[in-house]
Amino acid sequence: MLGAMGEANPRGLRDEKKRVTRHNLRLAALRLVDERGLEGTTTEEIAQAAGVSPRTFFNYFPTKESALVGVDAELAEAMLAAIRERPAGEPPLTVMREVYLQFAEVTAADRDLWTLRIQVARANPSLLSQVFGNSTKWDRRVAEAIAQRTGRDHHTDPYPALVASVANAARRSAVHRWAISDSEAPLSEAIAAAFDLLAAGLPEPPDSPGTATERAGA
Amino acid sequence: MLGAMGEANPRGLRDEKKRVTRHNLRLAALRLVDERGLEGTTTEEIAQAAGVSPRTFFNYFPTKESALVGVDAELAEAMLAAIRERPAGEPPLTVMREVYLQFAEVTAADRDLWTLRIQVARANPSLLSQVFGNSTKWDRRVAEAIAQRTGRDHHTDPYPALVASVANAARRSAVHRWAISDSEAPLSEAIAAAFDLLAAGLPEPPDSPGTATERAGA
DNA sequence: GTCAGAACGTGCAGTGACTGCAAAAATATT
DNA sequence: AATATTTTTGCAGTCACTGCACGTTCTGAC
Repeated sequence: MLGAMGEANPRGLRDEKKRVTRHNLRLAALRLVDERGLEGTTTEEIAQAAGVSPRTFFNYFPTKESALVGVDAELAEAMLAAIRERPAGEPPLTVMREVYLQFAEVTAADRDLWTLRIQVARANPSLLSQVFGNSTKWDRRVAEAIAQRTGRDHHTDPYPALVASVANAARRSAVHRWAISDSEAPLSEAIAAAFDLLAAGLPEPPDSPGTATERAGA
Repeated sequence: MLGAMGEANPRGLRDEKKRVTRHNLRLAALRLVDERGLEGTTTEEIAQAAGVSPRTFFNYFPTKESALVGVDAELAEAMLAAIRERPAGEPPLTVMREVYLQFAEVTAADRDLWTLRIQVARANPSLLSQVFGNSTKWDRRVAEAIAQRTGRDHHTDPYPALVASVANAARRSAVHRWAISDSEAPLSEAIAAAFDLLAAGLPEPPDSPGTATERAGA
């Protein structure tokens, strides 16, 4: 029944089954919503497609949407650790740039799942809001990490929160662009371009540098 | 019954009543949620506190949350118009800075409402996510306005979306800081400081300039 | 291998957000 | 005043989501 199961078995059969069930629910949710839309899919159908009872769905995900666009807690912690481990004295904006560039490849790794996610998210805009809405907590945690790095007090000093929210906005913008783009340009390129503009004070660039379109003249 | 009604009566009694009802629902929702929390307050209670039927609540707001943190459509349109009406050739970041400064005083006008909103949003983090999620649409509209101004195509050019999301993030950060601050410093000051840093490429400032704390030494 | 204990899955009943529909009430128009 | 239009309201219904109790499945010790 659990045929194509990975060889890794970290903490017994029980955890492995949970992992499989979680994955089945995610996949079933994405596929069904991709076909029938968000409103046209009930949690009951998702549960049935994944081979579990309706009640069990909510043992794995708090909301229907979280099965579709839920974030990976481990990844978030890894990013925060990366922020803290950057060389002392490095400018905060550079820190964010480098960390996001570093993790861009991780994000691009399982592009299949991401592609399906993006596809579903594009068809159901409320999901995109959901994704970005969750970023408030993220902004805050990043602000704390930056404050810690720079020896500032994020309760009284507006700078860490500003850098965090602006850097995250820049990254979101780049990821969004990359996700809806047809071109095969790597995510890291879009992120680098965004942070370059940020560091320069957002001057108006000559032309769209992130797309495949090249200027005919110059 | 409609005692303290403003003197403006743009389109008859009907519209005025709707305005009052909408405001009553907003206020009732904020107060009740402030007391009992988001989960501890039902739409039925909100409707009752505002003096309308439960069904009517949903004639005014699509969700319970939107009554708490929903954006004012008129204000949004006014801001977008202001963006378009800035002098041609003005750098986009400057445009955003000036428009947000211009509207800072409007925002600060009903500080009571905003303070209550922030308070409620802080106590119920899921609302913050909601706010952030809704700002996706706003980011997009600003991006379109900037693209229009600069003669760029916001479908292929990442620049307008970047400026929009980053500028909006900076404003949100400033408003948030201002809202939770005890000091009487004007909102416009916080916004101006944030945009100054943005235009300079987010260099690390000497010390917290937005707070009342002054350095003892230098 | 067996047995206790914990963790997990499942059914049941319930709350509450939200919707469509049609009748009643309020308001605008002539 | 009579009529047309808009708004409010009640009603019935769907569905996301929750607590609880019970059965099932795994784990660890003997």
